[in-house]
Amino acid sequence: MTKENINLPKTAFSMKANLPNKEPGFIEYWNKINLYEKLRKNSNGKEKFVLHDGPPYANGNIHMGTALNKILKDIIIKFHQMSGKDSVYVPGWDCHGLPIEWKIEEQYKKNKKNKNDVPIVEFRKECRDFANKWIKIHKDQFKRLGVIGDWENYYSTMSFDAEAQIVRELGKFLKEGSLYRGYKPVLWSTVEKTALADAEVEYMDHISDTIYASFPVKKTNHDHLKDCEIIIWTTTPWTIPANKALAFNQSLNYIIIKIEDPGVFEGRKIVLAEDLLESLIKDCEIKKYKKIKKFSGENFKGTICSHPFLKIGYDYDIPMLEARFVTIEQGSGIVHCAPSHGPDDFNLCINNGIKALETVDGDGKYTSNISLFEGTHIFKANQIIIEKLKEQKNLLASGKLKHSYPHSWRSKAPLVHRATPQWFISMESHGLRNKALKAIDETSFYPSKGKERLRSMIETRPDWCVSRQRVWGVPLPIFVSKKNGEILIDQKVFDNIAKIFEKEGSDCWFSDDPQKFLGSKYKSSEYEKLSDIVEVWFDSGSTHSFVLETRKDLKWPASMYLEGSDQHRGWFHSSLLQSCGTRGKAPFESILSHGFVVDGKGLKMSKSTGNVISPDDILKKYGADILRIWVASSNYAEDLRIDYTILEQHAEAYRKIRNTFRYLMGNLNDNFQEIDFEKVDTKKLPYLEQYMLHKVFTLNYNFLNNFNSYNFHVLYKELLNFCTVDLSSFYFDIRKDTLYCDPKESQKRRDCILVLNIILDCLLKWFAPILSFTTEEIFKLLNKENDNSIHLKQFPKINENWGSNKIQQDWSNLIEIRNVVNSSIEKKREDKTIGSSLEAKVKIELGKKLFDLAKSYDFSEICITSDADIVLNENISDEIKVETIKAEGEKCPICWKISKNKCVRHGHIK
RNA sequence: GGGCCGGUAGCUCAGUUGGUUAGAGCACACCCUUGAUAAGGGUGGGGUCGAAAGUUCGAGUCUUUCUCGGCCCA
Repeated sequence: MTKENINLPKTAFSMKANLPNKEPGFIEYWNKINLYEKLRKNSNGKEKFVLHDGPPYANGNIHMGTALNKILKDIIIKFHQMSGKDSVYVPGWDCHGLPIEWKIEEQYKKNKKNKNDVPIVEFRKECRDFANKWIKIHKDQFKRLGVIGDWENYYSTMSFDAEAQIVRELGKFLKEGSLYRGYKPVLWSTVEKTALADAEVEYMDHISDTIYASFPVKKTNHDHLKDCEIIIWTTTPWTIPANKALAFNQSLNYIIIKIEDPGVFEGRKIVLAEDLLESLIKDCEIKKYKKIKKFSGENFKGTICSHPFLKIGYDYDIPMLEARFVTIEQGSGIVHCAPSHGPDDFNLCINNGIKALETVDGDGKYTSNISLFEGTHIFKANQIIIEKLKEQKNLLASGKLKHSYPHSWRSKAPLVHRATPQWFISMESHGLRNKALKAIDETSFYPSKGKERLRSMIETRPDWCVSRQRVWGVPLPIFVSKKNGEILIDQKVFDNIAKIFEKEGSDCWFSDDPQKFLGSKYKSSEYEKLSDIVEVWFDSGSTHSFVLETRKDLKWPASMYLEGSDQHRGWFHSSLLQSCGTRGKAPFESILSHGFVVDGKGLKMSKSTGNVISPDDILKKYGADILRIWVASSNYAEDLRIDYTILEQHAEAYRKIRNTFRYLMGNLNDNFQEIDFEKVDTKKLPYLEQYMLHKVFTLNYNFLNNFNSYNFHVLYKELLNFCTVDLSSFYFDIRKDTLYCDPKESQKRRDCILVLNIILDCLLKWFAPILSFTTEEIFKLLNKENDNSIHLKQFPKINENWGSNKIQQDWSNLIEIRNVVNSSIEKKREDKTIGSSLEAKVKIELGKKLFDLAKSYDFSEICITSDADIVLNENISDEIKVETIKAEGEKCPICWKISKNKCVRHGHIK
């Protein structure tokens, strides 16, 4: 008889999610209803929130880091949208640069094609096609994650308008005078024949030749140094011919020793740092020696040495210079300086009036500035130099050293420092560093530690080298006068170049007559056109100018830039400098940075370790909503761990959330009614319902706080706990009786239904930014109208008067009593006296205070027992005493409550 | 090698300015339920707070060293 007489939950919302199969259908739906356009139309005129997309490089499938980044962006965008803003998202791609060039070159190698035979324009076209191909792939991969954005009108750094604007931006630096030609050692790859960006350098172990060489003292103010030889140690013997100076540290102590071992150094006096004596005599196998004199480094001042190759033409003075970078970590405490081959060396020399020369060409061969060795490749020079030093009797020792050394990320070839003409943006000439530091102060950082990280980088960074000797990029729009070497600075020329690029792209720079760019005012025969391109960080650092400033749907500065923490040195950094240089302000109001995705043990993912999980794996096995839960529940301020046990846990939590929705929908029989929160008279509701609305109130309060501080993992946890603790095991469990067994039209049941409607409404909206697919599935089940979406809704506005300290305090006490009752019931269950809690009758003894509170509530309802007596016990205070006995009588076939008399509600039913 | 950040139950995370036996959810174990049922409920076990030393009446919280991991730099 029974089941027809009770109101059991019924819903079309399936328990099984089947996300991998269902989710693509919602993407189609969003596409069909033009969700993005609708969002824009609906929020027209509202305050804008612009999260400016940091462009991923258009190359290769997305990985977990990219997925994390895009999902986090999407979550934040949806939060702002639902909190009443016009939250705009325009995705973009970074397209120029070496990695794509390399891909094309690799293809050439495969097809036995020679890059030099291919016209630059054709090569660049292949690069462009390659980037376009990956943009398409990325776009689908990002959409699959549930990311809503203006996918049709994305931006790219290789679009004609972008290339044109990048030229205009460079023109601003040129005109200001902060973009200058310098001559500095840069990390150079002799294989790729180019300078490398910091990001293109990999440090790997490398075995270097080491030498201890001697530089005879030629002139000195310190008598003891006469007839001595200064010992230097280096891991790059090939730089010896480029030596111009020696560096010492005046705060170190040095020592002169006389070697007494037989051999070429017998009887010679050498100078080294005292602290390095032991390691040096060991390295150089010096067995017998005599200490002659100790002295402070200051005594080196004014000392001039000769080159070890003095007798074979290297007849010039080598001054000893004071430098703090000299340490006693390794070597001899005196450093050999080749200004063309090291930044420290370069700076020290330039400050002492010693210029760097071009000593090595782009291929890695000595130039004519290096006598004896011209044409020799530096990587083959070490042995030759060592032999020559031996010949000249100035080699004290040689050996090998394994150490961390810079390599090209592409060719894996070791790099060298090489002085070349490069183009720089000065950090100081026009106050760029200070402008940037000020802009950092005016920016909000999430987490806050990002501020210091960016600041310390800006404080110490050298001038920005923006030139690259490559072809796939925006040309540096520079003409240099053949007559006097001056840079042509004319706004009209910059405008003209930009105009041409805007119309036909920048390829023509490499193919067309230079006169086209110069216009009629200048003669192309009198100017040299630069063939360098701009480094890609300048491209992406300029996105704010050709995206934020030019698009009407966006705003400048952006509300937020959001990227991985590595971008403190990347995009955050270059965007800040670019914008401060051209506009004096940061292009962002806030920066959110997230950690890196690591495996379950906290180790970085790598192919060789075999711990890589791809977003695609997760999408196939679990679906995007599980991945989105992983993002929302992780603390992005640190590194984010992921493996299958972690995902399994989140999938489990998802099921809990899904079932919470299912229970709500089932009891509403899918007839969701939108409640006007303003009109709810909470005072007329049962105290339990008042408590639940109070819970909704506090949850909403915390929700907004956590959202405003972008604390999603705390926010998500509170939502999940609400589902499990407050709803499933408490409110739902208690109200099952009312929902199932009370008449449909009874006031109590209707009050409960009202609250279920409110909770469903709130939960759906709160979860929408995270569970974008599942909430849409539910929304569509509940709202039959076409073309609508949960993502078009706003967060609920909760009445202030739903919150109450008294309700909180009362229920905290009532629940405490409930917990003690549960423990008591459990004991009887263990000894098999009872099974279900409805088989129990409880007697609750309370002190005066708790008794006064509890006496007016039906504890058989709160504790889901058949009977409950509340008894006053004057002898106890806060203690709660509970006795459980087996309930006696008949079990009502409707509500299953046991009583000796007829069931008070269903007594008439037999 | 240097700088910065981090290490709290199996997992994801809380732990205010140092102050009682360090918390939550999930997972796990056992039990109940079979009217949310490839669901639901109850109870319970589990942490020398990365390690060591120090400051303090008192340290997960402060200091130092070490260790492991991550990012950046060289």
